[in-house]
Amino acid sequence: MKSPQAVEALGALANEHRLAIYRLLVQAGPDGRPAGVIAEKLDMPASSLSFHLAHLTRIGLIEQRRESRSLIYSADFAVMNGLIGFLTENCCGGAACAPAASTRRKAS
Amino acid sequence: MKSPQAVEALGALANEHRLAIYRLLVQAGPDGRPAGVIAEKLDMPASSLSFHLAHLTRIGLIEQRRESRSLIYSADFAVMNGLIGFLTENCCGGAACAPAASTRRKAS
DNA sequence: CCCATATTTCGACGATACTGGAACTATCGA
DNA sequence: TCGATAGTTCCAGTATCGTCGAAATATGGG
Repeated sequence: MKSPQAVEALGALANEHRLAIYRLLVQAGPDGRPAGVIAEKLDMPASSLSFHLAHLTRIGLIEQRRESRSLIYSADFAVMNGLIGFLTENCCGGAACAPAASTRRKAS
Repeated sequence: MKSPQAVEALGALANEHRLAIYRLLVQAGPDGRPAGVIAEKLDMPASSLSFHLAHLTRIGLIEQRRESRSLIYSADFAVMNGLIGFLTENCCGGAACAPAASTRRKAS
């Protein structure tokens, strides 16, 4: 990932709501979640949510698919992958930074 | 690192100039660089630079020390460390994301 | 003390982002 | 085709961000 893309990805995640949306979709896995469920879980107006979903989608952090009347959103890890790589390679002091990035993950 | 802090750190880096500043300071290492040198290298007005340096400092990504007439800025890896940890643990799909962060290594 | 250097703070402006109601579009079931 | 459901797009208002010149502050030398 190049610097301008990293700025975009960072910007997309640098918002309370969008980060919450993204985390929710990461937890949801490949199945994703319909917009309505996200709106309910995060308690936000549909139009505001749609704005943030569009933002995340444009940057490539999430993707959209239609399933009957619902639009399902799911995390696409490629950009996050690139972002973490960018930060690790360009913004870390090598030994001073990398070791603590564990791969541990928690379930729901 | 908690979510609100992650949002702040992401926001601090989600800007072309601030990201450039941070990368420059990462390269500079513990010695850091005086504000004037950063301004020259990145070709930006002193007041604009100062604004961004203050932002990065407030978030904790960089730190400031005085050396005679110069204010030296240097990267502090603690927050970046925490941010990468946060992204890896909360925003990654485990196997789908972590492996490609190639420079990651174990503390063993 | 005065001047030069290094940098920050102030202030005002334009640009961009976020919000949420209302109107619109798409899909499905009867 | 009609109505209900799911979601987006539009719009306007507000808030926050970024910029940069000018003024202010801190430091050191003569």
